[in-house]
Amino acid sequence: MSIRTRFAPSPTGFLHIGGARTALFCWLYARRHLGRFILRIEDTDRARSTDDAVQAILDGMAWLGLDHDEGPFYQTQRFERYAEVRDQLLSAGHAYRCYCTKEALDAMRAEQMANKQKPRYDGRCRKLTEAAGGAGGSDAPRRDGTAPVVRFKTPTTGQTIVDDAVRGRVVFENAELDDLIIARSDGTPTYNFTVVVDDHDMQVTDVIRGDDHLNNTPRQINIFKALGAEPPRYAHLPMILGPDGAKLSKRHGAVSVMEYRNDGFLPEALLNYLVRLGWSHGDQEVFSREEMVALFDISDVNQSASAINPEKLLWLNQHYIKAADPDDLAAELGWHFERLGIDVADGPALADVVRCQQARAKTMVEMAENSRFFYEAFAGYDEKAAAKHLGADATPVLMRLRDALEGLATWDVTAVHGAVNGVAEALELKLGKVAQPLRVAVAFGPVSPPIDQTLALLGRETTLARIDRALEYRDAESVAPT
RNA sequence: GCUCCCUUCGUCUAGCGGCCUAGGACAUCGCCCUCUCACGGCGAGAACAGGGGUUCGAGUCCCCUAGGGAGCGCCA
Repeated sequence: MSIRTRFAPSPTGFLHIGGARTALFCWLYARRHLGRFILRIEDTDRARSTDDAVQAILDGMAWLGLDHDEGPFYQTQRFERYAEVRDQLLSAGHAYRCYCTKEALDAMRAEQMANKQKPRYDGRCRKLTEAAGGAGGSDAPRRDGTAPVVRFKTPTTGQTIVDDAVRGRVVFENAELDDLIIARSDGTPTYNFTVVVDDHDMQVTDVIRGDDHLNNTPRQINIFKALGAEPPRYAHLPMILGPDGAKLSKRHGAVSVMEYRNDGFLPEALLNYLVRLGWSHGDQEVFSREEMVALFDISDVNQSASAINPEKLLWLNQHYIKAADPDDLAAELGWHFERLGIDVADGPALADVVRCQQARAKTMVEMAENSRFFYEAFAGYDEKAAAKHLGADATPVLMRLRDALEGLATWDVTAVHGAVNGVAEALELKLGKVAQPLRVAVAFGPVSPPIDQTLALLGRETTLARIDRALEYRDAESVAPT
């Protein structure tokens, strides 16, 4: 049978980084084995599920390029099917109705806790129905007037074995498990039940999910068995922690995938970072999408939780920025400029800006911020830079530069380079003494791409205007008493 | 409390009994390159949680301890 995996998020928030990693591994495994990748939305908790969250999950996966072959399937649209299987279990004697009230259950749990026991359902209604002939009880209302819930009859003896693809063999004593609720008193199905029905109906061969589900697995396997079905293979992935080793949360900064785009990350960088969290292929650090697919092996997934390392993500992002096609990056840079409210219509071509900034930005946000001087004049100079480079001795340098640049026959990198170096030689100054004042004059701060490239992109008109402006600033400064 | 899982540099990890004087990457710190900022190049420091076994030999296998995590819902 060909491989079928699924990613089954519940739409209660955004697609967060841990979910994205799970989705990636499921996707990788399916692609690697030429199988199918199914997307299933687990929205049975209607109070907490939202359409916005569904959209956020779809957007996040699309941005990362994790395309699904089937779905999205919505559990809320399958209630009839769950009811059907529930009844099947009921009539086969694998499930029974439970008339215990919430209060009674709470009291039972409290008592068990007080006795230092594991809180679990003691099966009192199971004994009831078994004594009555095992019919599973009727739908008669309970003492509190509500309908009964339906519980699954978990085997009371023996063991359930999970042969996990990453954890190895994990053995659970059935006696440790209790009779879980598969249908609530309002008739809606619960998680452990819907998962089994869906994984079965959708013919999922490999369940790859977070290891917070490892403890649920024996319950699910038992339901599979009661249904007379073969359980899928399981692979439980280690958790992803925040940089400080604590559980990942909002206070760790970006947790939602789309926030990473806003912060200037490239999807290939995030994907590459994520694939190396809990998985490795020898010493290799950089993987293209194709390489990941070709090399991914579930048995290379490791078993311990890993902490997110923002610096390494940044490094990968810079790596992918450096390696990217300038024309592709131009579009992304344009998107970020738009977010910053900067109009790029009158400035240099975005792809040209990308070419000279690629090696000097760790994120696209940083690139946009360091490039805004190409498109808009700032209100003032960087204070420290102006004090250092636009002092009294800058005036003759700037005037000389202005003349040389104005007289240039052509305006390109080579010509500008010659002019600037010519001024430095004529004044017997080191290049830095000439380039820095010029840089502050045109870029308003101490940092820019190489000065010749910067001027070439800026154009003669803007360059000369900004030099004039710096000269005026100098005049004003020299009048003002210090 | 009970059940289950985990434990190699600060972090991500390689290691599947001898190749380990424990390798790589990020970060950090030096040096070089240099018109700024970067890129790049070279180099340095930095780890097998602890204790018992098994074995000629253990980071690698077993047990215990400690520490961390997850689950124990009419949440998923």
